[in-house]
Amino acid sequence: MKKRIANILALPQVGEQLQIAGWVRTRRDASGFSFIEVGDGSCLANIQVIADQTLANYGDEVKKLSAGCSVLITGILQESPAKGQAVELRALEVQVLGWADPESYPLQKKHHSFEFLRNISQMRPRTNALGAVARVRSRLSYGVHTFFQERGFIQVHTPIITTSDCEGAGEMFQVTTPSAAEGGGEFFGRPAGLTVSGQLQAEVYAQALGDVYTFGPTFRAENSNTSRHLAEFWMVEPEMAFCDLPGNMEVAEEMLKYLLRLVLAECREDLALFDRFIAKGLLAKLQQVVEQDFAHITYTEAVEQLLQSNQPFTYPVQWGIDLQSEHERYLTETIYQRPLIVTDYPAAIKPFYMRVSDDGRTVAAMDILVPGIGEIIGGSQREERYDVLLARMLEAGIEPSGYEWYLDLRRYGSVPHSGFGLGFERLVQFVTGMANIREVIPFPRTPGFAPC
RNA sequence: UCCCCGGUAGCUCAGCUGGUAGAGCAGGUGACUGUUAAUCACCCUGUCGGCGGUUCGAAUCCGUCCCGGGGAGCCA
Repeated sequence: MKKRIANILALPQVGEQLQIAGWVRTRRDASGFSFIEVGDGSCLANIQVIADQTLANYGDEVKKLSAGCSVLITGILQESPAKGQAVELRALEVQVLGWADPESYPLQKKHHSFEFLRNISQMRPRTNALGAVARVRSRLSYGVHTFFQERGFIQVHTPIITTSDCEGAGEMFQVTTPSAAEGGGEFFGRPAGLTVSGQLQAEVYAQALGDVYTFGPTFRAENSNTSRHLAEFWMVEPEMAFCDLPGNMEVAEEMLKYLLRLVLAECREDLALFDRFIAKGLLAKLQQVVEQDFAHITYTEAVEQLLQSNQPFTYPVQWGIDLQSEHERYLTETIYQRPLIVTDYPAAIKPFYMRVSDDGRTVAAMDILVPGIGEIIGGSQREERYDVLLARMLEAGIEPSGYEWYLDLRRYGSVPHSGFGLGFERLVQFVTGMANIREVIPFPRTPGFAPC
């Protein structure tokens, strides 16, 4: 019976005959037999196969196996007499499915830089670290769905192509066809682009179904070259009707803790790899985040604390400025040393859809900052009052005619509602400790880089 | 996009103030071995990122472009 290595190692049954299919990591020869380490991606660990000279193809094939070859092996699971593994597979048959020329196969049994691996994105998931990232990412993605589904949220597939810009979310990629552009027209009859956020459309469904979420790809045509930005990334955006800012923050904190608890319980082996080689102390840090309450301060308090700190910031602090990276880092990494929720930002620096507070100068916004990453979540209570929303749009120089559909939500049965956006890759970065965001998405797209 | 740093063998890097290149690993061959980043011996490997300039002579100095890294801006 063909089995995944993860399943074999989770519940080893010595004496069982079984079949594995995977890729050779390395081969070591002893007298009369060879050790073949095979991995199949189901887990970090490989299984050690003992292939001896009684195999029909031992001399012709087995002794020529090298890293990257694909094999189908039938054998009997036995206790391993040596240290390093509890069980091993004594091969009865080794079938080579695909060879990998050792002269040109790019992966070696040694450390490779992530920069190098990025240039062979077709091979890099075969490495320990990138394979582990893929498994953790998958588990987190599934966890996002279970978190919301368990709470009765409805998933909404918001459009990838849109004609509405979500203000403050950055530049849009344009979408048209060569023939439409040639004729001076637009395929959709008006300028269209790839979505920068599903929020506005999610609001539509929230005001029909209550609690909804969207989780999909998002695109930003910014010329950003940093370890925290991608031109194509995935975003989790819940939108909740009859929900105010405190309720919004509660869901956000609960969601982050749920997801961390999930991977701490189910991705232990992979996280241990990151803890050991990528970010020392990672497991302790994640555990701490799960156990502590997030710190809460208002923007105004944050400004006061930054002013009192007497730190020589490059950007001087003053009420009304947007908090810079150095400020956010100082708050979450030095003062609080844990996740921090900053609320009630000045209205002037936030988008039109955020709800204006009674003081008239702040909005019901919240950002969650985490050590090492900075902003991981941004959200707000949305402006539900038609007049206020319209005034804010005009103030921001937005032509309301393109947003009649959005204004309709405030004309007909408008309700208080809130939501937030979580940068999924930043979550994966936080959980894995990977320094560069390009390593936590299978095929990163950045300015000048999209090889396949 | 801005600032700083870098680009040398398949990979990771060394190469001082200019004198036309090295190490480890990988790969090949052989030996040895219940091995596990195996060990030992021998062998192979280069448009020194591209273009232009200075110089008798450039991996090394200058200019420029491309690419990467760190930081910043924009944001998630």
